[in-house]
Amino acid sequence: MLSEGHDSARQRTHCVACNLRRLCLPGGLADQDTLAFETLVTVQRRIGRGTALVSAGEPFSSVYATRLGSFKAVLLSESGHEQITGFYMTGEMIGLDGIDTGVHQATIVAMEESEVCSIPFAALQRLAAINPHVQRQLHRALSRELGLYQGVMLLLGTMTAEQKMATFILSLSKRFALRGFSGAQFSFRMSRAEIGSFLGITVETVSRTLTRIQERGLINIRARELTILDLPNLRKSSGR
Amino acid sequence: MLSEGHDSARQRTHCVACNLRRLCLPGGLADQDTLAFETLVTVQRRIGRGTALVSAGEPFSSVYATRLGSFKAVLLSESGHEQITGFYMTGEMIGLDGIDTGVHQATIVAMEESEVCSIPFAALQRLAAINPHVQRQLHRALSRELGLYQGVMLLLGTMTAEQKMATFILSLSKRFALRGFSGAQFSFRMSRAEIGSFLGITVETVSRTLTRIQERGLINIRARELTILDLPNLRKSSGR
DNA sequence: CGGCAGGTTGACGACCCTCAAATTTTGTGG
DNA sequence: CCACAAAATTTGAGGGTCGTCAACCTGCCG
Repeated sequence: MLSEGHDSARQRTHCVACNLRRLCLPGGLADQDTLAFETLVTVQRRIGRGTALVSAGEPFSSVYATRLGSFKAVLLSESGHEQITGFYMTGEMIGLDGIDTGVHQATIVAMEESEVCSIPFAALQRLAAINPHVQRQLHRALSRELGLYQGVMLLLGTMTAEQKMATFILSLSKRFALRGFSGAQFSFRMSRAEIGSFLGITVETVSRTLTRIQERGLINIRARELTILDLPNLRKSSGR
Repeated sequence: MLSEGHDSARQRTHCVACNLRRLCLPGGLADQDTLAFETLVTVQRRIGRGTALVSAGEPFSSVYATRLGSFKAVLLSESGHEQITGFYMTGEMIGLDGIDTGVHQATIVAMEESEVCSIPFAALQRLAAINPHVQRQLHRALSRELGLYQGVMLLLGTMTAEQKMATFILSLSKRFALRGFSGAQFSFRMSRAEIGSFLGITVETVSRTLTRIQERGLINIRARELTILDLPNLRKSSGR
């Protein structure tokens, strides 16, 4: 009996010990509640770069927590134009939009080698019914997504390309910092085209805007490595 | 004992008998569940035209169902620019965005003499915990709002002014039809400026776009009275 | 080393914003 | 019910931002 937990074939989730816990659905829960929650998460899935975790139109049955890597949510308009509605980093919840219709609205694609915890929604609802703290966390997660979307609407509806870009960089910075990485220097995963799709501008405008912000000395960017050089003025550029 | 229910001073809500029921939170619930839900709704508020139902920054305690009239949700960016994130017609739920932070994110203003049913959120959560059908409806309402916002993101991010306008008209049409009004001819409540704010374009562009669509014979519009003349081509103009 | 996706840069034009003024509609008090 | 003021809407002219098209550059991988 020398097992030290290296049994990777049947690796079970242990939310209590997970370093993403405070960012994830069990965030803020007492250990006792977290242990109850943990029983829901029986499946972890690895998703290869460029592979879909869920596809638009698929029946909805689970929500997912990003455990490793990152994802993008893509919406396809009826005219064939596609728009990225969000990027998801570790600890962030995915797939909440399928609850209403029972069908996933967006296609969710891994932007790198990634891993998620599957949380069967029916079971989550049952647990939420008997555990008010879990219920509260679920409602907060849903509401948080609403708040995020509102922010994006503000961005898409009222900002210039440069304000959008600055806002996007600051958002990335904040999220990296929340995860214990540097908020001043990080390497992001999305292509220029993906950034453009998310911000509602073209690739060319993304490129030009980044160049302009760099020439003004606010950032340094090379490929997908970004350093923030002048945070105060970057904030100003974002429109505040 | 001649009472026929005209006791307007203490008019209690009766969701079971409400003609908006199928559009509202208790939509799809059995009579028994609806009666349970009904006990939550003890307060109805009248909101005068231009008056705020809730203001951004206020503590969150209730969600609201539009019983009469219509509302707009306004978000103020840090630069002072404001954007309307949604319009709400009868039966639609308001205020869900405050759950996460406990503070309302948007200011919600009545666009005409309106009335809402207040639903204390803590009580709603308690009922949802013991009644799976109510729980399901709550989750669906939250998720539906997510889906709506995704649609708006698609609109703001990828469409031209004319596509936005056509999409907006079709959305209004559908919602009026759902409420038993004509989808082909209706009078909307929002100003050109409000439409523009929602669609991410200026008042002038709204006006010009409407004129252009009218000149092409797709609609007839006078003040805030709109008639759809050529639905198929209006659909095409919306980008599908 | 060659091919290819991803990224940058340039020229040009369209769409939409800004500013300005005319016109219509709405609201209010007499 | 009318008159007037205020607000909302329309229309016009001009300019700027960003999209389109095209060429070129860079890094990566077989």
